[in-house]
Formats: sequence, C-alpha cells, structure tokens
Amino acid sequence: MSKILITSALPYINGVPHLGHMVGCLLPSDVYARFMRMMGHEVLYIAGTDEHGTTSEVGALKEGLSVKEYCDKYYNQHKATYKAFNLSFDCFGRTSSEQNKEITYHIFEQLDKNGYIEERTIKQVYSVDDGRFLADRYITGTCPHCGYDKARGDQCENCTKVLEPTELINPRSTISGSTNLEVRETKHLFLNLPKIEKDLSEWVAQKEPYWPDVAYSIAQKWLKEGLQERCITRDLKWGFPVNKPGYEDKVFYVWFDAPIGYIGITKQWADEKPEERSWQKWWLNADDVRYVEFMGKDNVPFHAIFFPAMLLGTKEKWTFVDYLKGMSYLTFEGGKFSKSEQRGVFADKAVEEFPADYWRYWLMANVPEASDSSFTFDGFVGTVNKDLNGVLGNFVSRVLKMTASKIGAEVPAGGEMTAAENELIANLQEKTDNYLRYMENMEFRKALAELRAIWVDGNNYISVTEPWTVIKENPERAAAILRVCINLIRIFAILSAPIMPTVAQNMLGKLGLSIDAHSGLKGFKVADEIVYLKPGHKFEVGEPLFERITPERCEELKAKYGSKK
RNA sequence: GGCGGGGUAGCUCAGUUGGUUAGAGCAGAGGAAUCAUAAUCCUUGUGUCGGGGGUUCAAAUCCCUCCCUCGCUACCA
Repeated sequence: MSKILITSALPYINGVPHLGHMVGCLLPSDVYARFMRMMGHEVLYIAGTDEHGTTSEVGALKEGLSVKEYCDKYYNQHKATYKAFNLSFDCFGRTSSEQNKEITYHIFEQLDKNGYIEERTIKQVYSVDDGRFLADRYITGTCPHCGYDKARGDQCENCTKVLEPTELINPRSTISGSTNLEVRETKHLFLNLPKIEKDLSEWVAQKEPYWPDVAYSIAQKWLKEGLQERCITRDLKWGFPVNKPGYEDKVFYVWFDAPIGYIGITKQWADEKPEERSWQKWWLNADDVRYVEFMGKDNVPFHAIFFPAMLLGTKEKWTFVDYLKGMSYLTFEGGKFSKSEQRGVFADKAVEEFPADYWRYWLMANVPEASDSSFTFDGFVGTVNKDLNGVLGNFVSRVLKMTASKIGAEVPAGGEMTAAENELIANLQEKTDNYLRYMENMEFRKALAELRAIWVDGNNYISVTEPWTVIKENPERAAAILRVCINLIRIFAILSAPIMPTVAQNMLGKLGLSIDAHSGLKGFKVADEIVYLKPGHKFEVGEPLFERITPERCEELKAKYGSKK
C-alpha cells in the first residue's frame, strides 16, 4: 500500500461547470481515486472552488451580492453538482479559506526571506468611474489593425493580433462601459522566476519518463523560452491581503493562492479531525506520497512551471507533482460549449436528464486524452443503448430472469466446470489484467474499451453455451453455466465500480451484496472470483439497470441543448 | 505573428524505435439464436492515413513546405 495524493484543477467559482469541465479533470480524477482506493492504497483526493480575482468581483456586482455571498452561493452549487455526479472527494474546499490564507502567507514569507520577491512599479489602466485598475482583458476598444470595435486589451479576437491596451482606439471599461480611463503607476510584488529557473529545469528534467508528452513538452517550451518575473499581487479587494508592509491595500494574485489551495484544502480536511489527520503528512517531508494532478491542457504551465517554482523557492521539502495528467478539450456537437449561447449540456442539467453513471461512462469512454474529442447526442444515445443497455444491462437481465424462471431465485447447484469455462476464465483474466494496467496508467479510453470487451465476453459465453437449450436435457450442466453467469455479474460490478459506482451497487444489490464487502481489485483473480457465490445464495431480479433512450427523446435533447445552431 | 496539439473508414477514435494485405466500436449489409430490455452472438472494410515534395529497398510513421482546426502567448482564470 502506498499513499496517493490526487488533485483536480480547482474549478473557478464563476458559473456552473459543463461536461467539458467534468471530463477535463474532475471526473477522471474521481475515477482514478476510486480505482486506487479499490487497489488498496491510502488515497487523499482533494478539490475545491477557486474563488479570488476580478471575475468574482464583477460577477457579484452583476448579481447585486457581496463577493462573499456570491462565492457562498456558487460554492454550494458546485458542491451539490459534484455530489450529484458522485465525485468522491475527501474534501471539497475553497481557496478563500482561513487555512489557505495561512499557508499562502507562509509560502510568501519563505519566498521573500529567500530573496525571490521583487518590488516593481508598473503602469496600468485605471477606470475612474469603476474605482479600480483594469486588467487588459477588461478593456474594450477598436482594434488599430483591423478596425474591429470589440477588441480586448490583450488581443483582438477578429484579427488575432496581440495588443497593448494603450493601443486601442476609444478604449472603455468592459465592466461599466466608462471611457473615463487613465494610466496610473502602481507598485507590485513580482516572483523572480529567472532566479529559480535553474532548479526548476533540473526538477523538470528528472520528470521526463513519467509525464505524458503533452505536459512535458509544454513545460519544456516555457523553460526553453526563458522565464520572466511574474507579478503576484493585484489592486483588488477580494483576495488575501498581502502580508508585507506597504502592500496592505493589495491582495495576492488569484493564481498565486489557487494552487496553494491544494495544500490549504488539505488543511481544511485535517482540521475537521485534527486528532487523527495531518496535512503535513501529505505535503511536507512526505517521502512516501505519490502525487497525481489532473487538469485541462490550458492549466499545464501553471502546474508544471509556476506552482513548482513557488514551492522550490521556499527551500522547503514540499510534495511535488509526480504525474501530471493534462487533458485536451471536449467539444459539443463539433462546436464550443457556451453558456451565453445556450449551447451544451451543463453538469447540473445533465443529472436531471439521466443518472450520473450514464454520463460518467460516456465521458470516460471518450475522455480527450490525446486530442480534443467531441460530444454528440447521437454518440451518447448510441453508447447508452448499445453498451449499457444492450451489452451490460441485458446480460444481467437475461441471466437473472432465466435462472429465476427455470430454476429459482438463487445460485443454482450442480454441474462442473468444463473447457468452455476454462477458456472464459483465461480470456477474462487477460482482459482484466489489461484493464487494471490501463486504469493504473490512467489510459482511460483503453481501459473502458477493455471493460466493455469484458462485458461482451459474458454475452459471448452465454451464446456459445446456450443454457436455455441445455437445460432441457442436462439441467446439471445448465446450472453450472448459470452459476458462472451470476458470478460474472458480481465480477462485472466490481470491475465497473470506479466508473459507475451507483450501477455497480445496484448490480451487487440484486445479489444481496454491498460494494464495501468485495475483496478489492489488487491481484484480481478471475478463477477465484468466479466461484465466490455458492449454490443457494439468494438473488432478486428487480428492475432493469438502465433505461433505453428513444430516437424521439434524442431529437428532443438535441433541440433543448442547442445542438443545431 | 510566435509556440504547441490534432487532421486516419459514413461517425467517434486507436495505431510512429519506418517493415507482410492500416485497426476497434458505432452505423450499414448478411447470417445464427429465441434466455433476455426488438436486446444478444457471428461474418462483412474499394480508406487519395489533410495536400504537395523529399530521404529510403520500404513512409500513416522521418525531413521540407503548404492548408485546415483547437489551445497557449505570462494582467481571464
């Protein structure tokens, strides 16, 4: 057993996550956490909301709430949505917590003490009417290159040219529309990344064999171009006030305290039961911890470069990421998810339409590992009807109904294992080994393809052995076949549990078992598991595991969620 | 503009230390079976591997170039 620390990139507080967010980091991290627990490891699985920054302040303004109220509201919404998706966090915390403040201050003090913090005076656009400095992105104006009148201060979306906000013609505040803007000087703190660069390069270099290509190449790219000093403070109200004399009216940049949030949230978790939990055991001088991070590809530089640099600069022995799983994006019916355009399925609506496990299965089977992948309702409906209803659900149904009607609602007695069973066992063992290996390596698409192939073997076995025919002349043999099939249901449930926890429990429930009572996945031996349930063990047929989705329903969904522009 | 990912069957995607006839699932076609949710099982692929050029006995894979697409580009997070 080893200690596995798992984090998912922290979703930003503003708004409801859509399926792309779910599959980009939250869901795969949950599947991995559940899997590693079933493999017998000590897992700590941490996530939470990322709350600071201008975006929350503006969002709160629009809703007429204080920033605190705004964040409380959306924090609860996030939490409820993830619960509905069955995400098994050990703690779902917040970057605005007192614990995170404490650790952010500590890390800053260490960086300052070690000479990595610099004071710089910069010029920035100030909006007099808004009473705040504006980030480049919050300034809109006419592009000097192409004349597009909604160009942002950092880049023109029309001609894609990178801009300075001062280049814009007729600049105005995106927040209020005010044109009463002026450039003011303001003093800020910078993290001296060039001074840390050498240590960081050495640290990245030793990671090469372990990181996925995407993550490693992105990290290399940043190092190759050379790091610049990075501003870590902002002129805002919502954030942790900077704990350095002369900076009391400024806060830390959201990206400074957000990754520290992983540590801060771990402390939130520990503080719930201080007598038995310790955050340091996971984060400081914790040689026995393997740390795996999940995130979208846009987040890789922050996790591969800036966060490790911050930790290196403290000269303390923090837990650094061992494996960085960077995901590509999920598109919706070939386009982007867009809340403003009402395109795409958002997580809270998704679980109102179908049980979470339908989504969990489809998303994990199509997770964008190597490149962007595309959600389509046709694909989703096809998968639910074919894989879940046809292959898995129907197998459970045909086995239990046949046994109940022809023999009785208990595991039948009699008969022996034959060559057909030995072949089945060998076949399943090979596929199970593959499945476990893929899951351990976080190759989720391959893992799910293998899991599906395992279910297919069940239907294949029953087709070949034809117990419905055999029972007429050789009831003993039919009993042996159906006994194997009922045990297959249990095996399928256990193997599927990390991906579809509720379905797995439903399957085991039919057999009068609980998910907690199984023997785990480590060293899973099909030959042993296939004789686990003995003759006489009662079961109930119950309701079908899944519901089919009709073509009409599919069309309704497409219309409802804006598949057609 | 710069950098990175991707472009493979009708659809969603595997596949590069260069090597027989390029694969899977779905969809389509044919068949088997009738225990089961009109479910299942088997069989079935004439693909300019984005275009062009090059290296090589041999290229989806390596090199050059062009096109399309997604992302990043340090003050969105």
